Amino acid sequence: MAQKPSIPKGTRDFSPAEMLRRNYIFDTIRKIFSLYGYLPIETPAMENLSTLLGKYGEEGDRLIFRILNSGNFLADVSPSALSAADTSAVTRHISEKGLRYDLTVPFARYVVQHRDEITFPFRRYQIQPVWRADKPQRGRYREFFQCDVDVIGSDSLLNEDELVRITDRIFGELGINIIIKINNRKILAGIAEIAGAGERLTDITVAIDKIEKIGREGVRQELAAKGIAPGVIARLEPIIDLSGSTEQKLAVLKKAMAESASGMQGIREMEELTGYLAVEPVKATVELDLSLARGLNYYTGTIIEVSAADLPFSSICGGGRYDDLTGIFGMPGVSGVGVSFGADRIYDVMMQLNLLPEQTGSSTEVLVINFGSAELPALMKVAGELREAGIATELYPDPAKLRKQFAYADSCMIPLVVIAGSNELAAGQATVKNMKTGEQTAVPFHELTSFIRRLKTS
RNA sequence: GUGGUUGUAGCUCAGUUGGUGAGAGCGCCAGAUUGUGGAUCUGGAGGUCGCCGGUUCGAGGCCGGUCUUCCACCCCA
Repeated sequence: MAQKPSIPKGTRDFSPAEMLRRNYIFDTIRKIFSLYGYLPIETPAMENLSTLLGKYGEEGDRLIFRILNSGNFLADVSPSALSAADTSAVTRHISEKGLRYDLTVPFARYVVQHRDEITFPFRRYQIQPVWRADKPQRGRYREFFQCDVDVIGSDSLLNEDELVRITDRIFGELGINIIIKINNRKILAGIAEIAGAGERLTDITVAIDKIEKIGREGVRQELAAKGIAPGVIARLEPIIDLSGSTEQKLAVLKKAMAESASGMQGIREMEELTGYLAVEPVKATVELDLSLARGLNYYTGTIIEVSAADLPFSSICGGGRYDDLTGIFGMPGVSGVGVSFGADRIYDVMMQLNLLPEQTGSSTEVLVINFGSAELPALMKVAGELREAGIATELYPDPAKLRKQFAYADSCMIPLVVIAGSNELAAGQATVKNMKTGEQTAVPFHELTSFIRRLKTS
C-alpha cells in the first residue's frame, strides 16, 4: 500500500498559477536591478560550513541546515564523543557542508575567490533560494527565495541612496505601499558607548526594538530584567523617548552622543544619506528607526528594513552595509552594501492585498479539436501554421468526444477553439469558436491566422 | 529551541457523553446530448478517519508517542 507522499516541513510546491504570479514578481525585480546596471550571478546551494558559520550570530548558526558527509562518516568520530552524545563534537566530524543561509555571505566568498576577474565597484544581483531551519509560520518558510542586490568595493553612501531608490521603485511597480526604516550600526554602538555598556549592545537594541509592542515603560522594564544597571537606563532615557522627524531625532542624538566618536560618525553618515534622499524625493516613507538593529552579525553601518504599510507583516526586505565581510575570507578593506527582497513574503503580501489577480489557467490561445487519424495531418498543419504566426496553440492529443475536448478548453480557459472535421476540410474552411461568447465563424483555411490575429487585437 | 494548536473523500468541512454498514457541499467520471464547453437532471467512483502504539467487549471521538499545519515567544526575508 503506497503511503501518502509529502514534502519536508516548511517547503512548498508551486502550481502553474502560482508560478505565473511568482515569475511576475521575479521579472519585475530583475528588470529594475538590471536597469540600475547590476549583473546576475549564481552560487551553489551548498557551501562549506567554514564559509557559513560565525557570520550570522549564535542564533543563525543554529538555523543552518547541515549536510551529512558521504561515505562512512562515523569513522572519524571518537567513541567517547558518540557515547557522550556530544552533539557539537560529533557534528564537526560528520558534516562539513551546509545549505546557504543567505546570499550575502556566499557573495563575499565569491568576491574573494574571483577578485582577479572583478572590476570594482562590483554590482551584482542574485535570485536564488536559501534555507533556514526555523520553525515555520505564516510568512516564514524553511526554503525561500531571496533577491539580493549588492555593490561591493565602494564606501560611498551614494550606494545606500541608490538601494533605497531601487527598493522604492520595485515596490512602487508592484503596487505595495511600504515604510523604509533606516538606522546605522555606528549610532547603535554610540548609544551603548555613552551608556557605558558597550558589551550589552544586543540586549539594549533588542529591548528598544520592542518599543512599539510594549511601550516605553515596557522597554525600561525589559532593560532592567536583562540586568542593565539603573544608571545606564537613565542615560538611555533621551533615546528611549526619541520622537519627531528624522532631522529632529538626529539633532537630539547629536547632543546625547557628542562623546562617542563612532556615534558621531554614524550620525554624519545618516545625515549624508538623508541629504542624498532629499535631492529627489522617493515615494515611500523613509524614517530613522533606532529600534532597528538586525541580528545579522556582519552589518557595520547603514541598516535598512522594509515593511508593508497596509499589513502588520514582518519585514519583506532588508539589508545594510558590511565593511569587512570579505576580510574573514582573506581580503580585508573592501566595503559592501546590499539589500535582499523576500520574494515569498512579497507574494504573500500581494495575495492578501489582492494585487496578484488570478491569471488564466493556460497560456494557450487556441485549441485545435482532434477528429482522429483521417483529419490529423491537416490538423497538425493548421496548428503548426498558427504557431508559426506566434499564436500559442494546442492540438488535443486524443480523438476524444467533442464534449470532452470542449470541456477541456473551458476548464483551461482557452479562449478560442478551431473545429476542422471532415465537413470543414471538404468545404475548405474551419469553424472558429469564441468560447467566451459562444459565437462561431466559418473561416477559409488560408485566412485562419489573420482572422485569429485580428480577434486577438480587438 | 520553548509553549500552544490542527489533521475525517481531490477541496471546504459535519460527525452530539466512545456503541448499528463513516456523511454533506463542491469537484471528478459517465449518461441524458454518437460534431460542441459553461446551466439542469440522472447515475457512479473515491476514505488504512495523518502515522505508530495503548486503554476498552467496542475508538473518528479517550491516553502516549511521532509527523504535519497554524499561532505566540525567539529570530528573520
